Amino acid sequence: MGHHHRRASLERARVSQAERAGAMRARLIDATIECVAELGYGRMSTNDIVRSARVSRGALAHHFPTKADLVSAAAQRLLERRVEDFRDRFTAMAPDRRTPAEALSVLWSFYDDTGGLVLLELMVAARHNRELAEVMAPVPERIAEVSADVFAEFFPELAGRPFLGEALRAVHALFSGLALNALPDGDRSGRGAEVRAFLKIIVSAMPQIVAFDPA
Amino acid sequence: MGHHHRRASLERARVSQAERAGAMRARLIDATIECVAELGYGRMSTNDIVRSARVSRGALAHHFPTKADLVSAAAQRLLERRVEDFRDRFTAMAPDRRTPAEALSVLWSFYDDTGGLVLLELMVAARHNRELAEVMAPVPERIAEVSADVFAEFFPELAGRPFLGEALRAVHALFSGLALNALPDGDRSGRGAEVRAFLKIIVSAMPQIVAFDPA
DNA sequence: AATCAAACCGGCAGGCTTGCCTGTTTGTGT
DNA sequence: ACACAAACAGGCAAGCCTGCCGGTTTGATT
Repeated sequence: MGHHHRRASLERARVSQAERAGAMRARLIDATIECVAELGYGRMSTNDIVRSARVSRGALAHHFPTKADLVSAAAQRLLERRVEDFRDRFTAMAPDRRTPAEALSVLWSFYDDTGGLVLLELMVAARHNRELAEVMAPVPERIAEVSADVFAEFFPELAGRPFLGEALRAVHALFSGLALNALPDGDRSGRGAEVRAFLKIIVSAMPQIVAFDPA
Repeated sequence: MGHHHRRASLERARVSQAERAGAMRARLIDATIECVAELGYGRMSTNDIVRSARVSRGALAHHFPTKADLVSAAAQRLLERRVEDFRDRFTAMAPDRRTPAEALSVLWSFYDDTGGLVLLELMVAARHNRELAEVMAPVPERIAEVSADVFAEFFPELAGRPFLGEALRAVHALFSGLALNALPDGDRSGRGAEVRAFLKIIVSAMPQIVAFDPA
């Protein structure tokens, strides 16, 4: 046989420590997000996470000494991923469908999906988790910011308007609330149609809003 | 001494069973709401509740066999109380301050306070608690309904408008979302002022909204 | 007065959770 | 080749939570 510290006949690729650690952290973080989505923050245990990630308990402890560390990291990661997807899905829109109404519709799809759900749970959970709170506190601001950027880029006629940012902060709040309202009944009562109706109204009132003069 | 089954010299008033049971249930429910507010739904245990209510564990088990029963009852009670307070605080407004803007401001105060917080937690918790979900599902509808009634009563010029209900459903969602956003940082960043700014915008856009024509 | 049922008490058992701890493998520097 | 540190495995202990149970008090019934 070859020398012991190097390849045997059927060896697995030699992986650097940084890679191993990174992959492990990623698996744990992804599993955490998945567990929050499926079980909810409150019912999710570290056992559920290691089971879902198919990882040992020790690995978890090694990379994330405490549960709060893990959840905070997961929240951070989710937010980043979300911001990326955000821009991607906007820029992926067919040019001829790039109306404000369509843009808002795309924006809404981010509140309707699993990630939005997880974000909701984490916002509430943050109230009793200082570490998590520090991650979640800037979220509304950040999202409004990013969407305002994208809107300004796609609809130059809105670019300069001072109240665009405020309007999109309001839209974020509105969508969060709508998602929240849909939680108990899992959107059985055709909330989608209602939201689309709201979108029309918002769009129709948008000129009024971005032109708003506080004086 | 008098007969054993009736008054001694320093007796406590004889209380009917229905009264006792009712009082006990009320204490437990109130303690539950308080605990959700202080500890959050996830961290609240039945032990916390009986401690807060200064009641024995057995009493809890007797009146609410399972934790879900108790929480559902608490949610129900909170909603009822909230609807009452709602109408009260509206009708208590000085007649000369009865503007839509002020009305919305009063409405907002219900999302800003402890009860609103608890409702938020329960909405999220309802996702994994069928019993609670059945209580929480109608909440948004109910609140929008009540506020629409009050608005129609106070501002007759809005009464007939078909989109008043929709608008107030949207307002409910918006306020819920704003309250949610304030959770992580406990409203350190002067969210109150922001909300007041939003209110002005909403009011200015309101005519546009209630007059909205989907055609 | 005697009987019954509801209200209430306090503790126990089983299960689960988290953080830690010891041991083993794998990569890295010399 | 060797020594060292990081990565990983799996189990253990202390603590808590929930639901239940037998026993006691108190109101209702006849």
